[in-house]
Amino acid sequence: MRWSQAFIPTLREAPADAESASHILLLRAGYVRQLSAGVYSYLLLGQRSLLKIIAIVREEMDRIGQEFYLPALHPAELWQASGRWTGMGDNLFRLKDRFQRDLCLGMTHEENMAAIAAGELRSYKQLPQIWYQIQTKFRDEPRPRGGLLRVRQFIMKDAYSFDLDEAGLDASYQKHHDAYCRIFDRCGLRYLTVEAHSGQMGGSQSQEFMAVSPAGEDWIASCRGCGYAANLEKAESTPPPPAEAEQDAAPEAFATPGQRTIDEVSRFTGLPAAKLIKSLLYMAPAARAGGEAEWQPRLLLVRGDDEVNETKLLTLWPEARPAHPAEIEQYTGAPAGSVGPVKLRHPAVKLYADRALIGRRGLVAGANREGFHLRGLTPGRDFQPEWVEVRQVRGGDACRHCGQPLEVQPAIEIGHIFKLGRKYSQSLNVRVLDEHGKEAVPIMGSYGIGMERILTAAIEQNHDAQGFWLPPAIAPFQAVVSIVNTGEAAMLQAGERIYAELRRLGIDALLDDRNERPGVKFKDADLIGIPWRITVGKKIASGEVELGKRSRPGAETVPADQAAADLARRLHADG
RNA sequence: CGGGGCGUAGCGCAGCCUGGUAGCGCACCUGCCUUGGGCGCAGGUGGUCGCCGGUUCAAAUCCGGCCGCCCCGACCA
Repeated sequence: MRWSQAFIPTLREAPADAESASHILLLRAGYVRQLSAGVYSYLLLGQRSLLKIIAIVREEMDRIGQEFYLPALHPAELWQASGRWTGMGDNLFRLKDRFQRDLCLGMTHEENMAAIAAGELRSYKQLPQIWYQIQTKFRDEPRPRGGLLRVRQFIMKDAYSFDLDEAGLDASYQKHHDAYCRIFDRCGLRYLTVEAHSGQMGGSQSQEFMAVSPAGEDWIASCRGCGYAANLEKAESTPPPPAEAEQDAAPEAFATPGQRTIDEVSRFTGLPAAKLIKSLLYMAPAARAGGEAEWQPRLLLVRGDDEVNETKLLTLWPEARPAHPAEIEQYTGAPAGSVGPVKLRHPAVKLYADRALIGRRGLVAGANREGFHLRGLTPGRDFQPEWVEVRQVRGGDACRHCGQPLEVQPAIEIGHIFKLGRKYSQSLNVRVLDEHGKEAVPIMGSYGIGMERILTAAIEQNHDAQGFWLPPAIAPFQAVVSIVNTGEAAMLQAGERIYAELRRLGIDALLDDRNERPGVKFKDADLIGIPWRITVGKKIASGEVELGKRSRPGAETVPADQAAADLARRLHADG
């Protein structure tokens, strides 16, 4: 394509409302324009890049499954069948048709796919099935952000597997895992596969594909020693032991007037936060014989310098909430800040403690009396908690599997694979006859990749002050041919020749034939994400041009008539 | 939804406190000039000052309401 004919609206300055590198650069490079919060138009470059990403995803998915195309517009009944019409809450875009019938825009397609399966699958002989689509998804995000990172409309590859039994599901899951690795490898991303929290989707196993980036919204813990990696929502570790040996001592109350937070008590007592116990009262629903839920007070103890991970907590105690101030007084006898595990006012309070407190001695906690704390506390001797795992893993914690220190870093979720179970096949009535002629409910898996997130992550991982460079496989053009001065016949002709040769070799090239000053062309070329550049300048007098890789400074001089073939070889060799 | 910020030309911003002529840089158009890192000179085009209402002789500016966008948090397969 000729730049003089192309619509590539580059911006010299960053738009005021863009913050992250990818957001700024997508706008500056003319890839996208924003229509409203979390809704973007993809222009020439953005669309070309996404089409290349989609092509890779399609190729790899076709190796393991079959492509469908399902509606984005769904009747409410479909979502009511699975319970997600109400369960999904405000994240689901809802609308009404002219007859006031309820509809929604699909955010995923488990129901839709299961409905097709329910209507058509009859026999175990038809299994396994892997069905996928590449479709626009809609989510009414409470806060869209970061350019294309979290949006309300985006393109997703979503796949669904149907198997007769767990072993079949394991195989389908593994196929997706392998396909995803091939996809992200081909897209040139630096990523990790991590154990993930299954969330409301339920299911037995799930993994996320995470592109490491400071712009990421998720945090992952990973171990260089053994390869263990997990989302912080699920990660486990062994915290470093306390610095000094701890002594047994008898519990003893002491006054701590006005000292409420861990920080305050730590400063007041001169003890490190690790010697304190943080005591948090939660209310959690416990099933009762009558079916009615009973709200139970539960005191959760964690190390003073630890944080509770909300996701872990809610996995342990679904629907639990922090107790209100009145409840805290009622059950413990003290306001928040003086609460502890010993001498609780109300016998109904159940005690739980994070495993990081196992084996600790001589600790300090609230005395359940306003303005007083207890020292000399030893878990297991002075109180008997049930041990749980709720603390947030921190960088430097020891790996559970090999003891090496864990690294904690932010990452962008680019893919997620799930063993779903039978929730959707059950509720949408998917039934097949097994080999014994008995009715069986197939077991499902669900697997997603966010197309825009691949582009976003690639930019976040490959940029500098001047712009960015995409891996050639997903760049809108693999190379740009910059003609320094189109007014010079020799340069113009050489540029045209190289451009034609590149096209003949099957290389997507952009010919910068604009009547602009060299500085403008170079700045633009550096900005817009094209990985290779051939510069046709004054060296053409001796039959030479320059070949430069955007990710590296500098360029080398090559014979003009070799330049295209040279580039083709390099693209083939190392991208 | 809570906290913070912003809304003035296509983009980036000043002007608002202290009411009275809407301004700067870039971009864009014309001409000349220039061609290895966003040239130079000259002349131009372009703005319902987010919207509605109020105060006032007079509102970008003061007051009230609303809308939109961004950031932090909450939320989030």
